[in-house]
Parts: sequence; structure tokens; C-alpha cells
Amino acid sequence: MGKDALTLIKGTLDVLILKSLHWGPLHGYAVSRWIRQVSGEVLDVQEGVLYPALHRLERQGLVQAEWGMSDTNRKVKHYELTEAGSERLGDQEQDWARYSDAMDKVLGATQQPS
Amino acid sequence: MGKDALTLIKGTLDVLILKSLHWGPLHGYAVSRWIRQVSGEVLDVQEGVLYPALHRLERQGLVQAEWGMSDTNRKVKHYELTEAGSERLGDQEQDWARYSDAMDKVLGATQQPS
DNA sequence: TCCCATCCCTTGTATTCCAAGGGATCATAT
DNA sequence: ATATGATCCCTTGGAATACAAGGGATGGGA
Repeated sequence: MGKDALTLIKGTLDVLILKSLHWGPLHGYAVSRWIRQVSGEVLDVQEGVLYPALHRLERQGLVQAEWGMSDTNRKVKHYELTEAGSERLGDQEQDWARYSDAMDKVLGATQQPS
Repeated sequence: MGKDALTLIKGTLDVLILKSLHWGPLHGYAVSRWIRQVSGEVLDVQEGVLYPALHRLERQGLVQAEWGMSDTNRKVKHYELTEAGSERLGDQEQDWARYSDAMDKVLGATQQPS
């Protein structure tokens, strides 16, 4: 019961990706792996979800990509947070905090409907 | 800054509605109003979102609807949680808790990517 | 040599929220 | 009386975005 990864909730992916990039440039696979590990295997960003999202963020000017080499001498594409992306990250973290609070208020409510 | 209602995150609406109905039968408008009030005006379920959602839940057998009268002598449709709906509410509350925890772990992470 | 982990990606499909409407009833204020 | 705002029910069309299910290439270890 409750061991598998949960379905991603639409709209929460961007902030996860942006957060992962605030450590510095990363390639896609590393983004996915980091989110999965840090979330305790609860959030699993499939590659078919990840790459379109990265391209979307790139089109929006929130990240910029550049081909390079990994430590293991593989050709990889590094994604890096832009200034705008950094600001967006802050906004979205705040939005998440508000949203999460609101959800908890509703789910933990003791006030009956009038 | 941050005074307005947030856009609903797709996938979080059902549990909000189910929760509102766990108090007993309610009509749609009251569901919407209760969520808005208890969330501190942060979550605003527009009617164009609410009613399709209620019908969806009804099709899934999680709620059942019945026409009746309100306190104010108006014709209203009362939505009531079914047994299955009550179980689903429990599941989704648990899912939300796990999801929310995972998000907080990622957003509050101190562990750098490897 | 074979396989697994690593890396990049695309194309449907389904879901579901938002915007923007329409329509009816009732209490209250003008 | 009549206008206004809150209460109540609903639908349609469009947009966004996650999922499923693929394809392809590389490198290291068994």
C-alpha cells in the first residue's frame, strides 16, 4: 500500500525541474534521477514527460540548453537556469506553499458548511 | 502580491469536492462556497469547473445526486457521498499527504545532484 | 557478447481546467 | 414595481499537460 510512485499532478512539474536546476547546470537524465531520489521514489518524472517540459521551459526563456560532455565522457545536453527561470522558481515555490496550505486547510477543516 | 485565488492544480479538485461532501449532502453552490471560505479565498472552484466535476464523480459512482429543497425553499440538487466515494476520499487524502511531502522534500532539499 | 544503465527524443491520447457564455429564482433595496 | 445582487443549475470550445509507448545511440561490466 502506497509504495509506488504517484501520478504527477499537472502543474507541479515545472517547479520541480526549475528547483533541480538551481544547483547548477544539469542534463535531463540527472534532473529526473535527482527528483526521484530526493522525493523518496515518490515522484517519478518519465523521460517522455521530462524532455517536452524542458523544451517548453526553454521556449519560455526559463532555462537555456547547451551541448557538452558529462563526467563519463558522454555527449550530454546541459540545461541551465536563466535569470527569468530563477525568478519563476521563487514565484512557483511561493505559489506551491500557498496552495499546499490551502489544501491542508480544506482537508483538515473542522468548519462545517453553512 | 499573492492575494488572488490560485489556479486550480489539475487533479486536486476531486478530493476537495469529496471532502466537502463528507459533512453530509450539499448542493453544488454550497460545495464551491465552502471550499472558497475554508481555503481562505485561495481556492476558487468556478461553476464551470464544479458541475462537470460533480457529474464526473457521479458517473464514477462516487457521489449520488437527488433533487430536493434548500432551507430557503429553492429547488436544489443535493450531492451525497456514496460508500465508494467515502473510500476514495480516504485514498486521495493519503495520496495528497504523500505527494505534498514529496514536493516539500524536493523543494526543501539540501542534497545536491550526483 | 550481451545486457543494463545512461542519455536524447517524438507522437498520439486522455484528462481536466479555464473562459465564456445561458437561464431561472428569491430577497432586498430603491 | 422594479432593479440588483446573490443564489442555484448547466454547456461548449479551447488549451494545457501528463501518460503510454515507442525509437535510437553509447559505454561499461558481467
